[in-house]
Amino acid sequence: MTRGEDTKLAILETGLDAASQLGLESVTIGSLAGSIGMSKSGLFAHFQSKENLQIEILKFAAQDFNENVVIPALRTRGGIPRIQALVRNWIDWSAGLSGGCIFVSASTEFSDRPGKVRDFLLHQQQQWVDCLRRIAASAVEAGDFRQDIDCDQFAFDLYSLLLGFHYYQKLLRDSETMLRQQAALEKLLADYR
Amino acid sequence: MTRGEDTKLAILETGLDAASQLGLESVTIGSLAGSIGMSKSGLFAHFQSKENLQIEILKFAAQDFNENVVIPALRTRGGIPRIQALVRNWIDWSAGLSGGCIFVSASTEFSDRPGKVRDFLLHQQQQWVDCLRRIAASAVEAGDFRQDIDCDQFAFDLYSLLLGFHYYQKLLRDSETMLRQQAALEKLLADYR
DNA sequence: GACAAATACGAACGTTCGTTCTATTTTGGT
DNA sequence: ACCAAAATAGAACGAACGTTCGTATTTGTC
Repeated sequence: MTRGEDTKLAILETGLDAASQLGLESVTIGSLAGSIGMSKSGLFAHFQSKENLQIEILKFAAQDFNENVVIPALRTRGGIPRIQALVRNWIDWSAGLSGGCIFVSASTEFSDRPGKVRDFLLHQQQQWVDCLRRIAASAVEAGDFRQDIDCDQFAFDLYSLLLGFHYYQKLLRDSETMLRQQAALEKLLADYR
Repeated sequence: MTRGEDTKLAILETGLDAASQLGLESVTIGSLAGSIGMSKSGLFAHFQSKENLQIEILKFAAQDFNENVVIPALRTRGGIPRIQALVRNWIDWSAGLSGGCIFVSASTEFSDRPGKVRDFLLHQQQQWVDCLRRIAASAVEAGDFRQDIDCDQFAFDLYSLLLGFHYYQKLLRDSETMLRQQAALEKLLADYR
């Protein structure tokens, strides 16, 4: 890896964490350069606009998300164990960012701002919901879920639960959030069994 | 009502709707003044800082929320009908804002920014979760829910559902979101019955 | 209708933002 | 060791931000 790629990676890592806390728009090129220890123009040269920086942060996050959340879950046997693995991975991955899952924060921030950032977020989140849908279908195939369930409804139910977890964790900082989520997940799985 | 109070109300109404879409920080004093049809300094004089403007927008929203969501629900008989009224009111109220429920958007934006805005949001959201908890307790009293339920867990479950609705509506703009929410609510109520 | 108070305006301030430009340093291949 | 290329720095820009200030306009009261 060249030196340029090395610094770029450091920028994306630091930028991702900052964006999860304060939002993509609040991650200033100057402040990000400062916390990396380089100049504004030096950082700027790696991207050609702030919009590009935001998109590259999200692409970096999406790749990391797929590698550490989705793919490991798909290696778990289909059915309830895979769902549990996916949820566990999602929570662990979110805990790795100071501000929780970047896609939740960024989507809230950009859903009403037309542009390439929103386009990417929309596409990534549609993929994620589709992932939840397919994971429900695989649970039907595995015999863990009933045959007559609505997989889209399951995706909604499960993502709602994760959003609740994200919200409780981020704003309310409720210490019992993890238990709440576990209890809700077990009820959810029981409903579809 | 004096003329000053009249313009202030118009500012808060317009500002609230804009903030629900773009976030509280992105509602610029200049842009807000422009869409009201007055000068920057004229608008600024009503508040003494941007932080005050943000807080007053949230207080205005909180009052409107209580009047149109919470209080009407409390006038419905305790139990499942009250819960259904609360959910219906919440959705209707959110639909009245271009960007959906301001408290969800603003909380995501400010949960990691210490200051009076976050303090107010935290307090308002704790009250809201408490409202959900008490509404579950009243359902127990009314005999609609089992005696051994965990009211805090119900608050988490129900708010998660609303957050899922908010998210699906805002980013994914899924046309079937309403049906998903209704199905999830019915399952939730059945679980606690 | 006069007059004090409330309300709004316009211009300007200092700061910060993203971005551009030129110069300098550092890197890796020969 | 040399040299083109890659990477970084520093200074500066125009625009937009929140905020201040002095002035003009509008309001309600006597």
